[in-house]
Amino acid sequence: MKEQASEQSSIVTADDVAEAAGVSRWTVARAFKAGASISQKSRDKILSVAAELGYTPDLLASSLASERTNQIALLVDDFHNPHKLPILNILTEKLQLAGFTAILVNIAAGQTPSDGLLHASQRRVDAAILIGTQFDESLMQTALGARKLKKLVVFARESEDPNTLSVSCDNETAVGVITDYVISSGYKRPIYLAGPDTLSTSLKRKRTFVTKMSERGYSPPDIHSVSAYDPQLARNVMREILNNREGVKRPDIVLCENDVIAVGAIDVIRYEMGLRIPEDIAVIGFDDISLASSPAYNLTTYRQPLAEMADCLIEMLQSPEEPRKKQLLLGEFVKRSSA
Amino acid sequence: MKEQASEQSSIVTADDVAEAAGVSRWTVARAFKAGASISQKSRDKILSVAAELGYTPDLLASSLASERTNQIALLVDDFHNPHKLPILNILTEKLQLAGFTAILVNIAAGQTPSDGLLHASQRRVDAAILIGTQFDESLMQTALGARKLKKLVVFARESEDPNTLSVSCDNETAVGVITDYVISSGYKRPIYLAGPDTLSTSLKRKRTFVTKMSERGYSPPDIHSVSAYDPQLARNVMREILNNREGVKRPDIVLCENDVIAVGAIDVIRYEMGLRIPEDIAVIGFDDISLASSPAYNLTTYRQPLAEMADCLIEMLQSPEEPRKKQLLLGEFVKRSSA
DNA sequence: ATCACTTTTGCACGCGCGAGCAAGAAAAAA
DNA sequence: TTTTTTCTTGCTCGCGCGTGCAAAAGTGAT
Repeated sequence: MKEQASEQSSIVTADDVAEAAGVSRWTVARAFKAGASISQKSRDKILSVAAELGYTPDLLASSLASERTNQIALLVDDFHNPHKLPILNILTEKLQLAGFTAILVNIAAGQTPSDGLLHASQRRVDAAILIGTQFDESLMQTALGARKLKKLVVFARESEDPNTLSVSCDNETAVGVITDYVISSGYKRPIYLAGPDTLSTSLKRKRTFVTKMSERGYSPPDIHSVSAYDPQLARNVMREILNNREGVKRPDIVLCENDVIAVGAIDVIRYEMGLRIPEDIAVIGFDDISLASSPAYNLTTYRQPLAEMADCLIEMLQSPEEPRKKQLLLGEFVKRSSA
Repeated sequence: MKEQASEQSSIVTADDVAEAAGVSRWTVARAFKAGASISQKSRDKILSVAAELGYTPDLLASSLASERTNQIALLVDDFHNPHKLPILNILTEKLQLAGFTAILVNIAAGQTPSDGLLHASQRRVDAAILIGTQFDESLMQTALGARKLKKLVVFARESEDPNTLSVSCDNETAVGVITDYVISSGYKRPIYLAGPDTLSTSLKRKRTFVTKMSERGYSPPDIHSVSAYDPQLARNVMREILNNREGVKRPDIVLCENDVIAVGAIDVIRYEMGLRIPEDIAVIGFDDISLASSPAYNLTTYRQPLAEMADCLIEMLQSPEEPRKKQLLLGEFVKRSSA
């Protein structure tokens, strides 16, 4: 009378299945591994026995035993920008479909990015994805220096560092399209509302805009910085700008580094100043957050190709060796009524 | 001449540190474990050697060897509601501070919640947190039935299941406060815009509202359902409502199950119909998403005590045994100009 | 039935660390 | 100094599975 381990939900291991199916543990493993060398008969048998016993491969043990963990860390430092949500959505979805587990690491105030990277490496992630805004280049240097991380990818932001992988929207082309639109629509007094200027993406867009404008013979537009991607702060800056200039000295269009800033700008222009958009002042954003399509804002903006960017990222993760360092994908100009 | 393993960034294990420090591997482990039985001298020595070698405990191996993994799965099924972002922010922050790793599992269309639970259990998470909207009770039943999960907690939603842990806002009290406000402000023709009615939270708020109204001698208010928490869908429903009733038959206040729906309602009332808020129709939401405080909406709403809820959750996770099944925390009515 | 080859299966070893106990060292008491 | 008591340290097993190779079984032709 053998002890049947009763029905207590003790953990079912591959050994249990092996014994029940009359094969070895390794054959059980093969049954669960696509493309493994195993006969159809054994596989069917094993899978049915496994189902009966409620066996499921233990990913933790598997990770320890093998070189890959199939875990990817997503490092996020700004949970205020609503655009992070669709990014997290698409990334987790695609990662899961590709067989990865996403670890979400909060590296906002209180926890430094290095803490996050450390945390990730302690979990032996296959890669860390920086979905961020406030990282500076030096961080990535140290991250790569003390690298326990096999891969580090910057997502939705261009990296200047030649040793860093990145997937982002082609900001140069994007800003080019926007600039063309501004000029061809006859706007004469554009200003640019930038984000924190430690950021490469910020610099990139800003610089590109200035360059493109002067290439077309315009004088360099005024640039104002908002110290964080926060509508409240954007409002303060916008208010300041409008209070200091009246009538024809007022800008006729405000280019914003992203939609969050644009929303703040609109709030001031329309709701505080009572000006009309786009007749008095037009506004253009970047990202196409869901709010941009709401009738309250109707924001003209530029949409990043998130799905394609995610696909591209997955490919980078799966390719065995170092792929192209920097991937740029084309987005889409979204014309609404704010400009 | 011993092979020094060179400087190649090979993995540094506790054994390496042990050898370098002249102690055993287990003493090294103790040096990293708070409250372990180890002399101060050894600990100092070991920590300094470890720092020198760049040793860090491997959480993966640790998880395998011990009963706990310190990993928590966050199951999210709706990445459209912006309210998810502050929730993820506070949860990841507090989890990390408590020594947990957060795994983000996307269980939106394409992947069922069961897939997510399976995935989580294969990673041996200590607990799974449902941060969701669309779960039905049967899911939790099966989840707990085939439980490989030690704990399952529903966050920001009340569970009717007596076997399920939950942490949420006290909806009954909240709706009571809102109802009091509606009545004392003299509104006479309220309607209720509900979310998908498979949801217990939805049912709870709706039912409470109806009950409270009739307790105070009002006839039961009309109830309309939006099939998802999507401003677009909310707009359709709201438009329908207003098109069918004019003048005094029009509601004078719209209670919305959450801010996302409220925003859709406002879009129609103000921007499509050109009515004034709150003079013609008032609106009240729930959640206090960041958009609610923007001048474009200025939404009167009810804020859930997210920080307290997160603290409560952490406590549940850390307490060794089954704590109180259902934790309800009081939120705060936020009066703005929409009602 | 035998040989040559292909497919399928089994196995030794290790991944890095933890629980719990027993041996050793140090401190306190006799 | 000897005996207790307390503090530190070391160690045996095992967590559940992967890698790479060797043994076994199956196939087809001679």
